[in-house]
Amino acid sequence: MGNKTKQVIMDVAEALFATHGYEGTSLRMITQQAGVNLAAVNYHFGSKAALMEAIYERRIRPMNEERLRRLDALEAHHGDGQHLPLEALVEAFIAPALRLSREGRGNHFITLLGRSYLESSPTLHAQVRRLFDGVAERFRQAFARALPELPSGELYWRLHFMVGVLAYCMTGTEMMRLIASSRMEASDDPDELITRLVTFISHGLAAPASPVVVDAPPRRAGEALR
Amino acid sequence: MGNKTKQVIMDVAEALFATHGYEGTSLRMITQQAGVNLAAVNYHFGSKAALMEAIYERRIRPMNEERLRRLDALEAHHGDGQHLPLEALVEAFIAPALRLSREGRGNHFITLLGRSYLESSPTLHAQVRRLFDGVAERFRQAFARALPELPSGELYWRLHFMVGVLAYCMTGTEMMRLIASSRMEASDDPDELITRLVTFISHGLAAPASPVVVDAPPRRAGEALR
DNA sequence: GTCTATAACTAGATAGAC
DNA sequence: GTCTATCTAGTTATAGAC
Repeated sequence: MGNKTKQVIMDVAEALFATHGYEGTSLRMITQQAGVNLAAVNYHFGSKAALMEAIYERRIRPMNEERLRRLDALEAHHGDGQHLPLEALVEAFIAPALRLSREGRGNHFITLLGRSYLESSPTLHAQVRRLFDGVAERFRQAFARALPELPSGELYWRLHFMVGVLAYCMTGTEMMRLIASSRMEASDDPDELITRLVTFISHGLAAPASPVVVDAPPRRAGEALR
Repeated sequence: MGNKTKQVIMDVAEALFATHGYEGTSLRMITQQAGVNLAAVNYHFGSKAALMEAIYERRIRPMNEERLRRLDALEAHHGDGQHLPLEALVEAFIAPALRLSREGRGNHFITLLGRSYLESSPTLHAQVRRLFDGVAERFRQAFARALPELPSGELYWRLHFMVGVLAYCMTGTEMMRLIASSRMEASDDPDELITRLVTFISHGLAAPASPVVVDAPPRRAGEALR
């Protein structure tokens, strides 16, 4: 029954690490809530740190595999040296991530992932980064093809901005209630969020590269910005 | 010398909390690095938790005061019932935050703030939220005036997206190196980042409200999205 | 206000019976 | 594989001398 014990330990630890942080979660909390013995974590994973690693790998790898599948499909459908449709590209990048964050068990992990960006542990950081490296480069090249007129320095920053909104939306709940407290339309539909996000990000990515005039006249929504 | 001791404790604790997290930072680490006695934290602040509270208040209040000063100036310069220029409004919201994150001592605090969004402590969360409530409502109304054609439900989401990019850019360094590793143009100029961000966010905010066509033909950067 | 000393407790890890 | 018992080392907080 070793495999099942590993499973339940990872499930419980994922939720606890997300809620209380790595340092704030004790092996005693984990093993108690998982209904296993205190020594089980060290037996199955070797240490508390190795348990953390296993948790990251379990979620991130499938997410990035889906991103690459979608990108492959896009590139197969459009010519090889040709432009790619921007909105579809954005969606290929963000949809697997957002769906992970709304999945049954995955929503705890997203908080954990957001937390990991702020941790200083070099070990953890290196491991998380390694899990993203291949996907990042493939998508960077694809976006460069979708926005051929944009200087690469500008594209670089805007892709960061895209990752930023995405990361924020993935962490979800708590953070998103800060700015406009009571106006939330209770919509748990991930597809609706994806549509809104694709619109926002695509228009941000496709903005002209030149600096913006700060004192512009009022404009209507949908009107192109100069 | 009580005031100076409080000061140095807060400075050191801010950096340590940001780097190692609240639970990951011990009073021993703080007092050792601050060159004060172990008992000093409990004497001056009452507890570890109260020290944390004091650290938040010290940074957030001035930042939001500056946001409101800028908004007041904008509203004074433009008519009361009239539209506000979108880019200037975005800048009024993000510039004080980004400048705080690049200030001498402030850059540690930003990581700490980002971390707090992921913490589950209801006490801390309530306190942080209270510090933002007034600013949030004032800006929400201002953005509604700047984008009068945008349905309020759509505006709500896009303001969240804005906060998301901002929060991400404030946490800075670590997170931003994930997607495009070696292409970073080493630019520590906050004004340049602000300009780029204002462009990205303004175009995202001003996008048409209708859903996006996913399979669109390629476009040039700067061309309006349909 | 600042210090030392210590109380009261919890942490991760492991040895060894079953 | 799973258990109990325990080790070592860390934590917050406080009492009381100066």
